Amino acid sequence: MIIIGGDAVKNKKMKLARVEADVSQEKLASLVGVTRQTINLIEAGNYNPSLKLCTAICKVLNKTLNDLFWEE
Amino acid sequence: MIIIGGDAVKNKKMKLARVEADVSQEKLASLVGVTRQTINLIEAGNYNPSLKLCTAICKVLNKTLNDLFWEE
DNA sequence: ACAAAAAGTCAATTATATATTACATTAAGT
DNA sequence: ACTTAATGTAATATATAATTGACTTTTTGT
Repeated sequence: MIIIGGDAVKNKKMKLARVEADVSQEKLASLVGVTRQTINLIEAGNYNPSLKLCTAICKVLNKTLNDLFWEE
Repeated sequence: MIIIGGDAVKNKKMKLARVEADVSQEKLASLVGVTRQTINLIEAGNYNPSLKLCTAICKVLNKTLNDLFWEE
């Protein structure tokens, strides 16, 4: 069974893209130059990352801002 | 003569969208709940706004994140 | 069942986005 | 030329994003 975004996960798009790219939170973190906790917090929601960080994450995961961070 | 983005302006897309929407920096600022200076700094570049603020600006100007904040 | 890796989370600190106040400059209207 | 609105900046203060370190829980593989 695979469940993504059961309860606490709020940025499902980003988590999905990361899992699809087969990269761990820790690896993504090091690739974009932040801490694992920061990635974790972004995926868990309750967070307001900077544009620079959002952009870096998008580029690593081959997505755009709209793909991962635009709602509606 | 009309010039947008002569030298200091780095986020030309955002400034253009704002001018096209015929809204001043001050009005945009109040609409998204920040200070005029913050809007000014974002347009001038050298700035790393939060995702929340970027999103708010986009919605006020009827644009998406990619429209205003995505490069290439 | 066990071990290892990945993920979730907390408290305390540091870095930085944003606010505040204030002043100078440029554009627009009369 | 004058007046006013809009814009460009700067210094200091405050709120919060992000770090650090540590610990617990969940997944994954053997």
